[in-house]
Amino acid sequence: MDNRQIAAIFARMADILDIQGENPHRIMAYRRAAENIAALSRPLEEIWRAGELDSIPGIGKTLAEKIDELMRTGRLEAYEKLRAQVPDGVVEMLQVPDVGPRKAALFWKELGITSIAELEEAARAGKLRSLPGMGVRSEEKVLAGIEALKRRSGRIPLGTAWELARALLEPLRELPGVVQAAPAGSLRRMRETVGDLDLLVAAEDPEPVMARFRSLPQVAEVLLSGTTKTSIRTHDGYQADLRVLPPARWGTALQYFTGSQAHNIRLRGLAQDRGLSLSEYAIKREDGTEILCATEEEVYAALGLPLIPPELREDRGEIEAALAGRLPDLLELSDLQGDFQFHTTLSDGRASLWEMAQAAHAAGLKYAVVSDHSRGLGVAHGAGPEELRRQRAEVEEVNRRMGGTFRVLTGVEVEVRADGSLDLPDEVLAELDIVVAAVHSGLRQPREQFTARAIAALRHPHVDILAHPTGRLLGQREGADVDMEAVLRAAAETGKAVEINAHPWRLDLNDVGIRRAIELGVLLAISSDSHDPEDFGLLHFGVAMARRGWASPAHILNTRSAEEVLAWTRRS
DNA sequence: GCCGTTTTCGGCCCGACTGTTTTCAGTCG
Repeated sequence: MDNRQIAAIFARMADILDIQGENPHRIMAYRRAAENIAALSRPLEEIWRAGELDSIPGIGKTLAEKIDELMRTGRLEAYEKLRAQVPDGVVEMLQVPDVGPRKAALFWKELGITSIAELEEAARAGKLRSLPGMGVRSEEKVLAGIEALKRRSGRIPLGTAWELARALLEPLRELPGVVQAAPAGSLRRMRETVGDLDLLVAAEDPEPVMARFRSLPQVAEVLLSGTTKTSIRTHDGYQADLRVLPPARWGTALQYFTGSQAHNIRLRGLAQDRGLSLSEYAIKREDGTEILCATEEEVYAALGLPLIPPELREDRGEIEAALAGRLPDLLELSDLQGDFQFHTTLSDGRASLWEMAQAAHAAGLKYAVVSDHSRGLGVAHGAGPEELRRQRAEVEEVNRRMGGTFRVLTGVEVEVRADGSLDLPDEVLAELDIVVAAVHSGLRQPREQFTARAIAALRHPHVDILAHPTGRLLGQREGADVDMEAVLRAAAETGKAVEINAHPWRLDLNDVGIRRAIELGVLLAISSDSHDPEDFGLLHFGVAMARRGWASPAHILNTRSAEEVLAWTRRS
């Protein structure tokens, strides 16, 4: 049983208990446990074997016993009992927007509805409106929610959300009276996917801002609109929430709406300990007087904390670290001196080596590794030994023309075959500065086989970096089923680096993997994987993932100079 | 169900918006 499965069981138990109207704090305890387990960087099974379950926040005696039962037997009696009491379809109704535990229970108990399909049928037949607390409007909202659920393609990949937020905020920023405008929520925390957009504007008069927001061309539907909050759905089916607050309250507002919810709950607890109450509007003293915070620094300072960077705000130990004065010295984009992957027209890139080198230099880098695909990746017109030799000559020429201001390092993104071997001869690989090994095919191989392939690549003497270790494409393709713990241990043992692919469709290794890699002493290499001169601008997404994984400059290969990197490749 | 030098019991974050209500429950974040 892996962490995700066990987290899913506890989350499901919370949903069932919620529908049953259980004690909300007991429900919260299950939810919190599920979230903390999902966020663990170590396998839960390892923690269980070591008898250290009580070290996980939110896991007490009872839940530890339940984990023990799951690990030993693969089953959980309490879970099976709960599932027998509430049909799965009733729990699934919670996915419908505006249907919560109370209404799901109402529909089930009063009308015997046990699936979303039955719910839709009942709503169309006008059977919901006569239920207590319901009406025609509520019935319409249920139908609209079901429609939205059908359209919903899941969470928004970070890169898409980033661009959409920029497009929605730009026109608001230009309005008179708007002092600040910024994304908040999981987008500001740079989670790999974003549920919906949280946008924040500081202005004394909210109404003109709300009006402009409602009239933006991207808006398909206004879901709700009040004096402080407006929610819309875009034509692409994404939801965006805009909040407008006075500039003097910007700090509390930005802090609050950045979240995460778990982080904020902890912060409110700290406020209570100090006799304070924290909300998006202000910090309130017990006598009712307000402390206004125009910056987030002031909010954290009032609670006796240094500013915690948004990427860390997940209640994954950052509050304890902040209290102890041990927040990590997080990596910054400006720490990067180089990039470990870009492509040219030799394979599937869209620009020449010269154009790419200039773009990388313009992006502030001092060096970059040209890493065209090897021949094995047919779709990308991969390069063979002869093409790579010719490219080496071209690299020398480009480096000469750059006049010492920038250096291209020779390299390749060599294909790892299904059996774990590489599709270029050793003598070709030996001539290159950097060898990046990548798996692009056979992602559906069984876990053991895929893991063995990745480890074989890491053990190859000429390989320096393992690229995008799961091969996932966010929102399009699941990554391979891989024993990441084993792969990271192999990287640690061989002294090889693992890639953080910065492309917003990949973000692979992800934040949890990065944090574990750092714990195991694995070096990480951030790659833009640029196929176009503009793509070097994507590196900040990779930096964001590294920050979410608590990375400092020392953990990241890119912070070293080209000479230091070359010295590292000559490691024994 | 978790958690704790102010507690091993009694707390557990806070507010907006909507719809069905006449003072509030439900949902969401």
